[in-house]
Amino acid sequence: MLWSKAFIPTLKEVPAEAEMISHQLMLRAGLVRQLTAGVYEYLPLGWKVMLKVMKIVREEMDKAGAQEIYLPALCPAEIWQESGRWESFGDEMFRLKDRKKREYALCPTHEEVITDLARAQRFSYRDLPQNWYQMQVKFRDEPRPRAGVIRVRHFTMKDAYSMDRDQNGLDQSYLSMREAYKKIFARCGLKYFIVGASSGLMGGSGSQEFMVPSPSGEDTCAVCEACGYAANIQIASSKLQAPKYQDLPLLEVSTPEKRTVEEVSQFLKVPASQLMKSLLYMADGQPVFILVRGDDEANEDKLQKAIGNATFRPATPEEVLKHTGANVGFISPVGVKGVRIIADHLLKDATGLVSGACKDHFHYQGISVNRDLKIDEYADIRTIKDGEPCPECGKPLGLTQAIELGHIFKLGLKYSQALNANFTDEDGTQKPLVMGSYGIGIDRIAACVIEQSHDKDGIIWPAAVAPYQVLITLLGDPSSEAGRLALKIHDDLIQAGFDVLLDDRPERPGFKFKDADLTGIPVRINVGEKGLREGMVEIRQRKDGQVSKVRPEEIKLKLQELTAAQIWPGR
RNA sequence: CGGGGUGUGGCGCAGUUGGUAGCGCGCUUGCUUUGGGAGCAAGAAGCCCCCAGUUCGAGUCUGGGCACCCCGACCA
Repeated sequence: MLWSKAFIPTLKEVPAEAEMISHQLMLRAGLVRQLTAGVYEYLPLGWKVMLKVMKIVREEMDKAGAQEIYLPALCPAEIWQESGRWESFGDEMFRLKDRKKREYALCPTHEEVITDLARAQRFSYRDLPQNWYQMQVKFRDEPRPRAGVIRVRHFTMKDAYSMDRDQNGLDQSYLSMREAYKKIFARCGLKYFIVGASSGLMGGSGSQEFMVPSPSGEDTCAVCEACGYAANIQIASSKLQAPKYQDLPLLEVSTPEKRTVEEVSQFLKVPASQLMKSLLYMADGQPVFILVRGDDEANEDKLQKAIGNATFRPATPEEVLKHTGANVGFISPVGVKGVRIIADHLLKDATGLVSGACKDHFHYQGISVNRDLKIDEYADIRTIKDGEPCPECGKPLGLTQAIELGHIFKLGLKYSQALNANFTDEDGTQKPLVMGSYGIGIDRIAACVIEQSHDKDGIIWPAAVAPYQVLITLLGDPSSEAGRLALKIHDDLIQAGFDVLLDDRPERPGFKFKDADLTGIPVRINVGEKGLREGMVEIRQRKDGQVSKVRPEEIKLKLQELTAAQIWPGR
């Protein structure tokens, strides 16, 4: 490819809207352009990177025995209604009507479509397992797109779905996907880690996420350096012990205008951990008290699990008043009848606590959980904090921000039961397929590679996902001796199977060098009069600036030498 | 959805007490230059986000909308 003919709109200045480095560099290097909030156009260089990533994903998925398919993005509402996600996906899902007023979704994921496809097939156990994948656009109406290509409303995902005969089969399918994912991320040159995760809207029995550490990551993960425990904060637990307080008789005290934990603990001169935070939630229309220690935060992902399948939300101030007789800031389950109570494990057997008196401007002191309350169940519903003891080994946990690149789920029977996707087992009975679902954000891989591999001058592509492997920078006129040589090298290298870009633009050397560094192509060959006087060209590596001078006929050899040290796209 | 910010040539920005728009980069042409974003000269390019209002006159003031960005809420 000749740069003079290419559409690579590099930018000298940083566009105002870009905050994250990967976002800035993707714009400046001419990889992408934004069309509207959360919707990006991939320009030639950016799309080449996407194709490289997809090639790696495809190779590893195929090696793992998965089969590539291609499903529609447009999908009738009915199958989403069957699974129940027409409701539960909520505003996150783009919806539209056709001319006959029939309802459709633009798919945010494809479990329903896959399950529908699988049920029509009426599999025998002999056909299982199956694993189908696709790389395709997904739509999500994100409330707030951000961070360039990281959180968007229109993105490319690799999603795979396994169908097995039983749990054991699912475990194996899941493991093989996990291994494939490790290879994919390693080949992309990414440093990543795996955490236990919440299944959220997807449902199912277990899931893990592939994470890339980044200060701008949207997920928080707890990681134990000592034993390797790693979990998304959504599910992370710890061995933290609650402090004990003296058991005292129940006492109502006046706490005028003291509503928050901070206000009450200061006013009564007790530590926040001695308070009991009483939160009222509504689960399927019924009130539920959620109790955690005053210095803890309730964790909604854990709450969802504790509450069960119900849809739940914090109660409104009006509902709080209705069910407790007091306003927010002065409530607790003490003395309230007929409301389900879920308490955090750390409150078990606790005594001497402070919480609301269900009377405005009053709190109780000396609450004893066993004496004054009837707790319906104890569960882990608190969010852990940095430095708490690891649940496995007791060493301190560290919290890290991270970007989610991949998520693998054991779905189990959720979709096959809902949509009646059965197979005939050996004994002739109909059984639901045991399913798994496995996603990778392709756009995010590209962004995360840049996030992890750049310097002040621009991107430093790992060879495996670089848009071009070699950039020839011509210093001089195309009609000069150097120009003819540069073109010959370009043609020869393409012949030899390299992906080559020749910068033949009539620009000054400095200008071209800056663009070369910005776009981050791993190897640059400088061809100019200066070198040619000694009969040499320069080969320079983007990652460390290392330069070697070689004769033109030695270029291929030198590139192969560099090749051996890196992973080049296979051919 | 709450809070904050910004909308002015392709990009980054300035625009005073209201008087009809400017700078840098980029782009075009010419000359000179040519190993880390060159110099000079001449050009082209703007419904000043939209709609109403105030005013003799609005990029600027008032009201209402919209878009985009950031923080939070939310989020396979």
